[in-house]
Amino acid sequence: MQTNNKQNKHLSDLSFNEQCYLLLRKIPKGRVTTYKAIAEALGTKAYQAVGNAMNKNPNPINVPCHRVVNTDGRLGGYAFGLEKKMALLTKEGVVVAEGRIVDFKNVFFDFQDLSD
DNA sequence: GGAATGACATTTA
DNA sequence: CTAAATGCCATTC
Repeated sequence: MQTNNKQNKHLSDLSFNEQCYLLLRKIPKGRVTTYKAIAEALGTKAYQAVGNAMNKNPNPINVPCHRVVNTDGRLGGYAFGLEKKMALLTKEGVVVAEGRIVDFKNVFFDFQDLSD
């Protein structure tokens, strides 16, 4: 690859992390998804890679990265601070207790729901 | 081109 | 149920 070319943005060829952001934007308020769901939605198993993309968090304002949690229903982590993430989710209407989401399945947003 | 990292997931003890 | 170990994939140094 070129030594230094970070600005190489091919609109027709979105990077893995770019696609993750697109999916996050589809997530409605009060709903949460998992890293696994995103990875699977992209046709891969890069669960950790998805979280990695969030950690870079190039645009936390356009992407609700706080709506992404672990499959266990736990918050996982947050670049701005786990406390902030929990606060945001709570404000969105998601109930969080003991560090995990209550009725996780109820607030879980499945991307497959969009295909229909 | 290769090693190291990470906001994960799954299995086994 | 909790803890540890292993696997997996993409990005970054």
